[in-house]
Amino acid sequence: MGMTISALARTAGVNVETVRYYQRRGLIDTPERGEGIRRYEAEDVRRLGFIRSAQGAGFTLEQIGELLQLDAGQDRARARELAAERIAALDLKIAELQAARGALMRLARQCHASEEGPCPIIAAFEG
Amino acid sequence: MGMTISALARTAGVNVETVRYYQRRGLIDTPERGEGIRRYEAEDVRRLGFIRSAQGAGFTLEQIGELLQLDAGQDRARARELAAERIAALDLKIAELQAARGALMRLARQCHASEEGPCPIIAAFEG
DNA sequence: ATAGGGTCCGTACCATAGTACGGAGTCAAG
DNA sequence: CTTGACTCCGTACTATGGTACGGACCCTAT
Repeated sequence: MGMTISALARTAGVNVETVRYYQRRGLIDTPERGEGIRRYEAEDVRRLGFIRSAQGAGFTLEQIGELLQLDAGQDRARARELAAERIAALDLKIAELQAARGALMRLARQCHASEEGPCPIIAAFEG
Repeated sequence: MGMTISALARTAGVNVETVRYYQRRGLIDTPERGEGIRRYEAEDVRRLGFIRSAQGAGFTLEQIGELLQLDAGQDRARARELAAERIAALDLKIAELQAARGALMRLARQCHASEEGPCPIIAAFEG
């Protein structure tokens, strides 16, 4: 007869409050009460898993909501569009982080090399 | 006799309110009023530039505040420590984003390949 | 039948990084 | 000497993604 909300949360690895929050945001639905209490199925665990994975790919909850709509509507063109947008954004972000990483590495090396004068890590950002 | 706050903001490319916010957070100081109004120097522009750059490297404003303290205190060991931490965090994040990117690319290709059945982009996350 | 634990739900609160607002003061030009 | 633009400052609000709280209800075991 399905899981309680806390079993669902435990299984999916999220907080009970997070489940409720997603319900409020319309990302997962709120089943009818069966004998006083709402019961959840494996499908709900999958949904929570989907949300986690999509978040990992950098989608916001709002975009995830859209993806879930598309799932129902079978709008594959739009799904591809969202994926392409996300890939472009990821490319930008990755390049940015790699640049930052390179800069920090260089600076840390310089900082190690000489123990006097202004710290190059700090000085470097003052441009 | 120095810039007004709006000249400072314009020069540094931030919002006036952001300058005030940084003052409240103690990241930049609040000069005494000279004839009624506070005036800012090139040094303040550099500081704002520092904050922007450090944010670009993923430091939070709190960490940036610490870096600015270190700047005064010349604590290079701690600066290196912060840099090392940040590099490790960047590595994690970069790997994560690259994984997400790879996954999305594969899925978009699959989604293009067949126009029927469930959209693989959405199906894929349901694991 | 009553104690405990879990559920339900609304509302409030958290962090982060700002942005906006409103009233009072100030400054420079006309 | 007034108008208009800008400054100062405190406070409130925004977005994002949750987390926490408190009272009412419900379920199960003793």
